[in-house]
Amino acid sequence: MGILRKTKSVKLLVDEFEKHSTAISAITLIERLHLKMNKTTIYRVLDKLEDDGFLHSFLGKNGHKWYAKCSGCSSAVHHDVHPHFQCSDCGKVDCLSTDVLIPTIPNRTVDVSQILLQGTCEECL
Amino acid sequence: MGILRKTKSVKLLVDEFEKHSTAISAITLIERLHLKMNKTTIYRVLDKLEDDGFLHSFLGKNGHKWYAKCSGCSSAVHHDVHPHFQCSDCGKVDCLSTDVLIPTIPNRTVDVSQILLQGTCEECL
DNA sequence: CAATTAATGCAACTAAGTTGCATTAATTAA
DNA sequence: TTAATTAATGCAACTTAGTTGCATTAATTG
Repeated sequence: MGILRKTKSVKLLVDEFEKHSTAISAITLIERLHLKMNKTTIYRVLDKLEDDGFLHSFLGKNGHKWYAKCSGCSSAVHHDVHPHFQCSDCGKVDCLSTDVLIPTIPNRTVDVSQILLQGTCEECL
Repeated sequence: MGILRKTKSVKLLVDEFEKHSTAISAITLIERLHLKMNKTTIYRVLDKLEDDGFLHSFLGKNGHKWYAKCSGCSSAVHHDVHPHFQCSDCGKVDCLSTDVLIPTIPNRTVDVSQILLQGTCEECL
């Protein structure tokens, strides 16, 4: 079940993703918004925004949760099978539109792929 | 700094990786060996075995740490840029020898790539 | 505007992984 | 073989991302 009511918390979180184009970690959102809303609420709203297809989530280099705006996703289908790039220097994460070809693996079906590339971003080079 | 002394703990952990060919999570190793050694020791020995190039580590679907035997790695160079496959059904993880071509990303350098494919393994199909 | 119930805040919890420190045991040199 | 050295271990306490239960608040609906 996704979001049913347009609350202050929902608006605050949606705003964060509207004004930044990069991905944002749950931890960063807690740092930014902890005076305005509880961390439990942050986790719960993020979860619902993902259900709604507004955000997609993935794990960064430490296994921590990151979220980014979806483009072309719905609650039915998540087209979030794109790689993410995390800068080892500044920690920033971007969604990459570049396609990575997943080879077919013998005797196995592949449903999801998590691809995290790490290196140095444009600004840190 | 890697391993200097061949202790009972080192032998127990090396044995686990010698007798299984799949990857093993730190959590699983703690479950299996907690009567024989402390979890702190398990984490520390795994860390050293990785330094030595005997194991490589990566994150599974929940962001938990997994380890697998390296083939052709040394403490100097880790040739562990291969994808891993985790079965969504039984949770088992395998190293894939299949190469995944990482495209060059404009204005960025890529040093490391974490690729985790999820689906159903041969036995669970 | 009142009733309904989704959403929130709070405190307490869970669990993976880490740290500090006293103790133990593998190694080395005598 | 033994004593000295110090790497490795065990233990307890800690850190921190994320979760849960429950009482309270506030968005929506009629």
